[in-house]
Amino acid sequence: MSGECFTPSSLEEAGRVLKQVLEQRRFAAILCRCSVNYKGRGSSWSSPGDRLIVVKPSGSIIIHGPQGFKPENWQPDGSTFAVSMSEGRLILVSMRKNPRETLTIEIEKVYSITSIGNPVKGAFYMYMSESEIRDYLKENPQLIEDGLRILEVEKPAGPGYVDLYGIDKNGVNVVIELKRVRAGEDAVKQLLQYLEFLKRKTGRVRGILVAPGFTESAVRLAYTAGVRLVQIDLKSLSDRIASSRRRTRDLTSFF
Amino acid sequence: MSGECFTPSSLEEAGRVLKQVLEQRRFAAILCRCSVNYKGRGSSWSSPGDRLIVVKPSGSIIIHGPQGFKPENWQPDGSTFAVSMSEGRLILVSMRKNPRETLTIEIEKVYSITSIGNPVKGAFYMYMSESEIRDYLKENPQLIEDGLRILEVEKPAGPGYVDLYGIDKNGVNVVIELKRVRAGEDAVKQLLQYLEFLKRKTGRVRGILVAPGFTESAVRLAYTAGVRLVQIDLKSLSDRIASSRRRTRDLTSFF
DNA sequence: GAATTCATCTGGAGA
DNA sequence: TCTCCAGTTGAATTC
Repeated sequence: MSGECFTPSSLEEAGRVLKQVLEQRRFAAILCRCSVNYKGRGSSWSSPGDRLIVVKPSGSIIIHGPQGFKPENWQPDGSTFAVSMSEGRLILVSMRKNPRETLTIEIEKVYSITSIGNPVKGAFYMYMSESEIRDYLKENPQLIEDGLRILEVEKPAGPGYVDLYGIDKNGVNVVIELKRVRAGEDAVKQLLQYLEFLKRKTGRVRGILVAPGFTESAVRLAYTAGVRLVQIDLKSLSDRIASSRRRTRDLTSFF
Repeated sequence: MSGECFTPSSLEEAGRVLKQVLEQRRFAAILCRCSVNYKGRGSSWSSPGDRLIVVKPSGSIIIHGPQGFKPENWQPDGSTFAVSMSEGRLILVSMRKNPRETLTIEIEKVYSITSIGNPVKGAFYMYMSESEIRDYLKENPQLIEDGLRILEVEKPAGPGYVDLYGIDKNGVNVVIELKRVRAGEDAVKQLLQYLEFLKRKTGRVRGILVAPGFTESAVRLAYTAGVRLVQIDLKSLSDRIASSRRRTRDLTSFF
């Protein structure tokens, strides 16, 4: 379906268009002067200003002010809408239960409403997530340490889960904690918790923290606690993963 | 300045308008069919689909697909833009340094471009954050327990910080963990960690978990571990805070 | 600048 | 539903 763009001459007219847009569950953007009131888990209030209201077919609403990456207010997928006029203002209310939250938008002036019906949803892929790195390291443990063998992924360990669990060339159990970003003291503490828990269960265990970088305090704590730090280069790993992905694809297209 | 709404008849025309919008740093929404490529801390790729691109005067860009509250891709305030044509496609590139990240949008078709120049930024206030609740409970400890006195806020305790620290009517030290949302097992575990740490330092310590609700497993763990659970009603607390805020304002306006 | 914690966190996987 | 954890997390506060 094609897109539509509308510049209303009155608030009443804008209200009619807005109602249609919401009923037909169109993907829409409303540029307007409004103030917003939110009450639910928190509460917020904003004074009149120019904002962009995004309404999605899935039932979410997002309100952006002229700056910042984050929206000022929002309501997630599955919210319900109601449009009304009150005291010369166009009122858009969005409600959600569980938790019960209400978003009330008081619109003074609508600059434009643009929308599209039945929007085509494009595919979206994210690469180099922690799980992707983890799965690659599981198949290529020598990148972490020579002679290392991985036995388990996401092994439960008391308070949480161990990213990788294996055994080193000397037969000692190894707990591996993986971070996609520079690791701080907290990552070492987390690893130490797992180690303490597993020590009581399986006896001797070593810890390895794998990350692209480490904070000073992380290095210090790791040293005193006997945790080994292994630095990985994300870029070269990304290249390796990409080429292994290509290889796999070649194989499947071959057979 | 007034808003503008534009339905381009060709990609070239759309490109010219887009360039103007970006140069004039207007607050704009572009409804279009596009695919997006991101490379930086992570990398993502998306196939052609209908998306809404939001551009802000502050230099951020946000790309929304037809569902979900979160944007598919984005770039925060302070990014730079470049518009070009290539192989019959309109290309919008957004760059950011530190970290170096690039967002490339390949536009097939523009449904509409709506924008406003010099948007009015409305004020925004958020109430009832965890810190606001914490500060109110610090001044009104009887809401947690009779005879309780608060001695410290955000007291360091090994792995993290204790929300409130005080002494009960029997002279026993008390650690209070506060959650603004329904508390689960993890909140009790966190409190137990603080308790273990402080027990070694100060001797006898009790724990109180304050939250609007508790999960079944949280209740079970709290019972076996001897942690007291105190339920607070966020709504009544919100009203109390609001009225105390009003009282303070009345005082300042009086003197 | 680095480090730490909160968020109306959201979202997803798993039990 | 609850638990756990990643996130291009962002944003604020503290040091």
